[in-house]
Amino acid sequence: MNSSLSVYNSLKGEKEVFKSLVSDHVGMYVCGPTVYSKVHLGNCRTFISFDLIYRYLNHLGYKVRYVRNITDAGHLENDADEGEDRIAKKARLESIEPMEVVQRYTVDFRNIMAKFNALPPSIEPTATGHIVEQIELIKEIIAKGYAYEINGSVYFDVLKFNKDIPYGKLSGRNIEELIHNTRTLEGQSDKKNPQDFALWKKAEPVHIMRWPSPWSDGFPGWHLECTAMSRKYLGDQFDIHGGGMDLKFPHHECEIAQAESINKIPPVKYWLHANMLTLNGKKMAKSTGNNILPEEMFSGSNTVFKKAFSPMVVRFFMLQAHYRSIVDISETALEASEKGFNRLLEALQTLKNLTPSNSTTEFDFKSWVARCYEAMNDDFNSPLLIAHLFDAVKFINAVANQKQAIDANDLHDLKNHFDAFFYDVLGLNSSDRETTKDDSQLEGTLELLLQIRNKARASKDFETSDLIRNTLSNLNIQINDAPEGSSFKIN
RNA sequence: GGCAUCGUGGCCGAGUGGCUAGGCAGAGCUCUGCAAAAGCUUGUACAGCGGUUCGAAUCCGCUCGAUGCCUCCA
Repeated sequence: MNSSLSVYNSLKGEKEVFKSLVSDHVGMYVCGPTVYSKVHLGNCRTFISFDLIYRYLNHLGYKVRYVRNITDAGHLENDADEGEDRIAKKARLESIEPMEVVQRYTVDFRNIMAKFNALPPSIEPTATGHIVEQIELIKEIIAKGYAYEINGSVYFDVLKFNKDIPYGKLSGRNIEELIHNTRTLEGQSDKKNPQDFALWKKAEPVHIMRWPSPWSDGFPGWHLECTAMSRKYLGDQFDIHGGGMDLKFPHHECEIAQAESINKIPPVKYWLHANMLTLNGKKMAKSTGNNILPEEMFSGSNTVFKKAFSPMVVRFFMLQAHYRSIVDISETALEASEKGFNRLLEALQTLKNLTPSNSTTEFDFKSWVARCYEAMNDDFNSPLLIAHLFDAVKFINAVANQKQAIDANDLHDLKNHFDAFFYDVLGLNSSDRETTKDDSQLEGTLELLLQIRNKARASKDFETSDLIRNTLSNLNIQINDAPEGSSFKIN
């Protein structure tokens, strides 16, 4: 593992050399979705970012245990610890079982992530599957004196915890500030302080999602599941914890408090946060209509963009920005990425058919590979890696045009590295194209049209040849006349 | 109001003290019956003001602006 990987640790606010707790192994936990509705594009960006990270760690040779949870209970719709459970609300609105809601949107989530070519995590645990572990965790926290029970609910005592261990390390907040800035809300009278958060909530009679516990029939607090499941599968201390930037506070802060209240040691070595996606310069939100679902992008049936964009183009677009910067999605930006991505795909094809020479000219292959790794080792700088891939594209095209040459060894290496970066690390593929190439009837018909057109061209009947070309062009089938013959491309 | 991140050429987007980012668009060229496609060539930017420095897009301060969080959210 000859890597000098550095990662930006949100906990310290700077890049650090990555060194796993157990050599050659990495434990990584990422907060997954709450499956109460279809996953939106912003969610996807976070998971694509961590897919890149997962893929690169794998590529470096680490044995990675990647845990990403499914939140299927305990996530309330508003206010700190009040309001209806999101899943239960959806179930009520649609008159179905809560677990039907969970099933429906878990399947949707997995389908969409598969379309984005995101690898499934090693373990995908659910909150409802770990009620026992969560109850045990609460007992431990109570035993340590950092939680209290009132009326069947259990709350984490933030002020008491803060006296022993500072609270707010990750988000850069201090407790006084929080006290001043926290609004007093109706219905929070059970808590000693508004900053306290629920570990267990007693279920109201109407609440259908409920489990027995020593305190009441109820349900676990939202922050608890991640601590319970990360501990169970990754241990008291693990390497990487990821999630969206918006989870930094309060969710991740609460996770730290829960874990430290028991162990007194930081549960996570490196906190990584993926930044937000904005749409046409504004935050994505259902309430304002500034929102788009992945499937609407793929099909083109949406009011935001005029055309459809394939999952791979969207993925490529996202990877062209660093995971820690805000990326704004717009039609012009997507179109630019689409063209760039196609150029990469063309070059991949060209590379396959390249013939080696006796020597390599003007391309320092070794330094190119080194630069690619340098980019990824610098906090997963995928945009820079992509820029380097385009450098290679230029060289590949020059070889194809016989302006440069490459020897057999270098060609072999170039192919291997290009493929590794493109397919394995960036997680891209050319599936968009291959799907259109299965229709042999269409292909045969088009071949015939090409033959007729070439005949017309040979006899200088350009009226006929242009008629064929223009008609096909209107059908989004493009004819390319090259010196070695004509061909078509279905767009 | 508080905290955080950021403000790069027509657009997107890397780059943290001196050295080419890259992609898209535009322009020119090659190829072509003409096109398209493809390929090649081409850009000199860093919000504003002040400071540190031999030297700043890069460090510091202020101003303006954006986005996120502070209340559920990836």
